[in-house]
Amino acid sequence: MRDTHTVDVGLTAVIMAVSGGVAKVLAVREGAGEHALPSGLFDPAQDRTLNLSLRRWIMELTALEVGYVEQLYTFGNQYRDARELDVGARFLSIGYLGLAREQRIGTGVPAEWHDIYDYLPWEDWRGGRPAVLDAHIMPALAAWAEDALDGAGRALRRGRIAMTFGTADAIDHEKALQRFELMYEAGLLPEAHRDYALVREKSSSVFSFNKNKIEDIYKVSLEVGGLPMKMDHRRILASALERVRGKIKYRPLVFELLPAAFTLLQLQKVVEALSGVALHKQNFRRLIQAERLVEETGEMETTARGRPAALFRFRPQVLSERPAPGVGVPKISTI
Amino acid sequence: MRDTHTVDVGLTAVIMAVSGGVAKVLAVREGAGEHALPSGLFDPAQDRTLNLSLRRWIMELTALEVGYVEQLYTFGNQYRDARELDVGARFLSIGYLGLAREQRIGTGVPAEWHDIYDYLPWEDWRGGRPAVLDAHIMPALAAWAEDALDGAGRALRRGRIAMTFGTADAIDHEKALQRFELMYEAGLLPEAHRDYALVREKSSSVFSFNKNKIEDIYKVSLEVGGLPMKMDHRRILASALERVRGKIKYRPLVFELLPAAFTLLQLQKVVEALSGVALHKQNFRRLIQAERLVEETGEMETTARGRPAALFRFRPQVLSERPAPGVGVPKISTI
DNA sequence: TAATATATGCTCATATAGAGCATAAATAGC
DNA sequence: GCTATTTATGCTCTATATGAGCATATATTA
Repeated sequence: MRDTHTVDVGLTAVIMAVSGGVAKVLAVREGAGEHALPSGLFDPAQDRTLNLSLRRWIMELTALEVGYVEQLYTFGNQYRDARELDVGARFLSIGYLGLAREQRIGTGVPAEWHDIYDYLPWEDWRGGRPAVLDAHIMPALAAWAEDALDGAGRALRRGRIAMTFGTADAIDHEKALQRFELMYEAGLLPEAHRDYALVREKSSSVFSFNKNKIEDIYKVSLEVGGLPMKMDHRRILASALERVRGKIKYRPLVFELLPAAFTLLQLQKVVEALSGVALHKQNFRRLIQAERLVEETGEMETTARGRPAALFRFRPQVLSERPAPGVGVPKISTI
Repeated sequence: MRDTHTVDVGLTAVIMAVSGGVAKVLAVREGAGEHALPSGLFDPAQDRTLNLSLRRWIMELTALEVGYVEQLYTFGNQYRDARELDVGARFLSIGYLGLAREQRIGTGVPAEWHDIYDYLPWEDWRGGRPAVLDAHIMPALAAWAEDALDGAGRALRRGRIAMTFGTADAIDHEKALQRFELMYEAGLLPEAHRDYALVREKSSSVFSFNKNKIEDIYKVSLEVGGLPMKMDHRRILASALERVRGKIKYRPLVFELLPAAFTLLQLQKVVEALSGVALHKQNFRRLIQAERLVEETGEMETTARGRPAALFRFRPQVLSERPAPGVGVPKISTI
C-alpha cells in the first residue's frame, strides 16, 4: 500500500506579532480544549519548495501577510501523536518561524492572537523573576534531580538544571527550548503526562521522572500554568522563541514587527517582549543609535503622554555596512 | 501507487574531525568524480527517531564513533536532483552535523577524511585573505551586481555582497551558508551550472546570473576551485560550517574534537581550523583560562619542540556554572 | 499650577578585547 | 657547551563596550 520509507511531512508555523508590548502567536482552537499552531501538509505535487508551501496555506488559512519566514527544526519523535503507535505510518513535522506586523484577523478565520507567555509563563522576566519558578518549577526540578539513580546521575541533573534555568547570578534567557525539554522530561508539562500515558508499557527513555510520584508531578504540571497545547506544539513554540531571542542580537528582525515609523520606546518594547527581559532605556537608545540601525524621519509622535518622541525608521543600508547588525540584548541578565 | 503527500526522507551527515590543525569532513567517492557526504534513507519502520537513524547507518557505513550530533536544516529544493523532474516523487534531505575525534577509517570502508577547505576554499582566512576572493570571486560578484535589471536591483545585490563577503574593514566569518547561496545564485559554483542545465527551459528564479555570459561565468566557477560535490552537499557542508562557527562561541563543542588531555595550542588550532581565522595566542589563553573552561592535568607535553606545554582537560562543571561557555572567537575580524 | 509621564543628554565605573613586550624552558645545530 | 630557534607563559597598555544612574526637557493630566 505504501513504501516503507515514505513519510508524511507537516509544516507547523509559529507566526509571531507584537502589539502594545505583548508578544503574540497565532493559535487555532481545536477539540479537547487544546490550543494548536496553524499547520498543514506539505504537498510535493503542488509546491516547489517548503517555504512556498508554508506561505501558500498560511495565506489560505488566515489571509495574513507574513513577511519574514525561517525554518526552525524538523521533529520526528515517535510519540508525537497517538495514532502513530498503531499504524506503521510516520509523520515528520517541520517547524517554521514567521514574523508579521499586527493585523486584524478576518471574521470566520479560526485563528486568534495569543500572548506567547500564556503558553510559556516561566519565560517572561520583564517584571522580575517569574513567581512560578520558585513556587513550583525549581522545587520540582530539585526533587527530580534527587530522584536520579546514583550520585553521578544527580550531579548530571543538577548541572542540566543550572545550565538551562540559570545559576545563582545568571541565566541565559535564550535557552527556551532547553528549558522546555527539561520540563517535559521531568514531567512538569501537561503534555508529558498525556504522551506518557500512551507509551506507559513501552519503555520510553524520554520521561525520566519518578513514576511512583506521578500524581504529585502531574499536579505540579497543572500549577505551572501554561495553556494546554496540541501534540508537540509547545516544543515548536519554545524553539521559535529561542530562535528569535538569539537572532535579534545579530539580525535586524525586529523591524519586521514594527510599522515603518516608530519611536525608540516602541522598538525597545518589541525587543523586551521577545527577549522577555526589561532593558535600561538610556543604554538601549545609545546602543541602537551607535549601531546606526535607525534614522530619524523628522516627524514626532503626537498621540502619547509625556514629552513627544521622535519617530525613526529602519536604515536598511546598515545591512551592507556591518556584518551583524542586531539590537543588542544583554546576553546574560541577573536574576 | 503512492500517496500524493508522502515523501522520501534522506539524512545527510557532515561528520567533522580536526587533526594536525586541519579541519576534515568525511566524504565518500561516488560516480562522476563527485565527492559526496555520507547519507542514508530514514526508515520509519526501523528507527524511533531521526537522530537514532543517523547514528545507526553512520555506524553501519563507517564503524566510526560520532560523539556530538546536531540537526542542521531540512532541504526541499525541487531542483535538488535530476530524477525529481521526471517523476512526481519528492525527496527531502535533512542535514546533520556530527563531531568525531580523529579516527583511522577501516579498510574497505568507502569513505575518507578530506580538508573542509578543499570544498570551500574561500572560507579559510588563517593565512590572510584567501587569494581566490580577489582573483575570481569578488570581480565575478561585482559583474553579477552590475547585471541586475535596474538601479534598485544593483543596490540590492551590492548590499547582499557586502553583507555576506564583508565590507572594507570587516567580514562575518560565520556566514558560510549565505556566501554559498550567493555564489550558487550567481553561478560561481560548478553545481549551479549542473543544476541550471536541468531546468533551463523551466523558468527558475534560483539562478540570477546573466545567461548571455554563461560560458564566462562557468569558467569562473572552475577557477574558484572547490572540489566537485554531489547534489546539494556543498550547501549542507556550508551550513554545517556556519553552525559550528557560530556555536563554538557559546557552547564547548571543540572538546568533542580533542583528546581528553591537550595543550592550549592544540585547542587554539582546533578553534582556528573551524573558524577559519588566526587568533592571538596570548589573548586566546587569557580568554580560555578566564572562562575556566579547562583545568591543568598536572602533566606536561613531552613530544614537541620548544618549551613543553602544560596539558589541560575540559572542566565539565563549567556547564553548570555559566550559561554560555564557549571559546570566544572574535565576532568580527579585520580583512 | 503642580504632579506625572516620557524623552533625551551626559557621566562614571567597570569589564572586555586587541595588540604587543618580556621572559622562560625546551630542542637543534654546531 | 654555546647559540639559534621554537614554543610557552606572564604581564601591561589602550580602546571600546557595558551597566547604572543623574539631570534636564517637554508634553499631558489633575
